[in-house]
Amino acid sequence: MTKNADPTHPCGKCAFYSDSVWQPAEPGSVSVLAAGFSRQELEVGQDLFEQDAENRAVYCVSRGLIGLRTHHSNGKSTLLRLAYPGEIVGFRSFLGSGRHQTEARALLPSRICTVVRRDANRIVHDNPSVLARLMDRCVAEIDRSHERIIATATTSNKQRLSALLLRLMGHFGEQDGDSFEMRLPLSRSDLADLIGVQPETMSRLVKRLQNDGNFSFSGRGVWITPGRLTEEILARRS
Amino acid sequence: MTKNADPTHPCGKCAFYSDSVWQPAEPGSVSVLAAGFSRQELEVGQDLFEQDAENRAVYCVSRGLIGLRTHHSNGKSTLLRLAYPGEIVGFRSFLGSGRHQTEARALLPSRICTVVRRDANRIVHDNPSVLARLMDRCVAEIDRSHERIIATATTSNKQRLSALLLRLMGHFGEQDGDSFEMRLPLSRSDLADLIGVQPETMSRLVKRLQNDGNFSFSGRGVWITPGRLTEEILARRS
DNA sequence: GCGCGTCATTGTCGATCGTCAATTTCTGCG
DNA sequence: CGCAGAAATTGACGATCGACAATGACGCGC
Repeated sequence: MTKNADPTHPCGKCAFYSDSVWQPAEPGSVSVLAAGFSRQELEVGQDLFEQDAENRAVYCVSRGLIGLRTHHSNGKSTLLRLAYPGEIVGFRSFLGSGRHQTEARALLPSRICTVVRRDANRIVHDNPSVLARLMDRCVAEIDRSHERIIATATTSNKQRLSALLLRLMGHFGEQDGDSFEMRLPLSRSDLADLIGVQPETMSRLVKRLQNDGNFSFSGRGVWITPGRLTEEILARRS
Repeated sequence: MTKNADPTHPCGKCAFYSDSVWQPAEPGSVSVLAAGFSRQELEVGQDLFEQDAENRAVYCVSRGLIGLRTHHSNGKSTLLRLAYPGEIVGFRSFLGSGRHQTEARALLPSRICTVVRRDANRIVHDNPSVLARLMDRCVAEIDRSHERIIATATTSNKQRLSALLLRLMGHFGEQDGDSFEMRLPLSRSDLADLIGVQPETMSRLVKRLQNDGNFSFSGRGVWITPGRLTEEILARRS
């Protein structure tokens, strides 16, 4: 086991985790946590996999934040999804036969629990419950996309940005007395992608949100909230 | 076998179909097409299942058009997805454990191939390839949602409406000399839902599209295209 | 410390959208 | 045939957005 690792759990919150799958490896083994599981640490900006690459494994975000981005043929790109701790990445191309349709890159220092494709196939074969969990995740992704489609059509950009910031704050914000603060791991363009607007519009949205008084942004990437929305954030902490 | 049914195929284009699954039933049996398969016909407006109902089966659209609609708590509703012939409906709540999150209603007279839940479980258990196909479908739904999210953010409403109409025309349009025509099975509100705008905006979009000369709408629900986009439509015919 | 490139902001403009409301058209039914 | 209700259209308005361009701030390497 790796030093300081939780002996009862290979990679923190992990949708792949199953009692029947995971047994503690013998002491001394470092990267292989259990049969089929390995762990890796990613620096900010490091790729987990590239777009169009063949699927080699299924990944679970143990710590940090992974951004899924698709590059279009015209040279532009869109940040499609954020994978928070506990979420699975790469299941789309694992379940469907194929290549990654997105690039996965660490937006924060991240710990990833990896199950290479062959092991994943074996695990899934031996443990139907793991497959069920994978499919649940797949279904959840559909639900999430549908919610996003509905939200795009029915709520204002300001509301959607507000919701996104609160979600991020729930995961990565640090409480400081009555308020929260965090380093925003996303550029303005990234934020713009996630709610479906142009970067310039995002700048203006940020300003308007700040004028409303619920958020305050200082410099690039760093921002603070006065206590108004504290309860909202705490409610998002699980 | 049912009279006039294609003996080589239980329900026309059907993603559930598999050589190893389907054997012709004995002559005389009407609704049961093969082990686990049955068929039903839906009139326009008839429900395949209701929102919040428990999943009882997986369905495949053999003919016609099914609309998936979610009702929100505020009394409004949104048409989320159109299921064209060959597509599977109900897989979300079948794979995930749960209830339907949408209502499924026939928008055209439709033929549905039904596999009740227990049979579907057995079929999936005996035929991993069928499960694989189901998961493929699930993954495809994710892809489609992602495309829609990207399209909403990057293309104009006019473009998206145009694309939607061409898709419908490819499925249901009837060629008339150099042009196509069809009875539009969707109300203006439905169209508005599908591209994420308000009904009033849809009215204006329709008018603008008509002024551009590629489409012409007559009365409610009926519309015709002059030959300009004929090739586009033919390309969509598979 | 300087320069360069990227990112962010700001300004301006026209186009489009959402909303409210009024009007017209359509459809089903008696 | 006429009526009533729903759907569709149209008008008007303010708010917002996307596009383009210019400016400003920041980070990074030399």
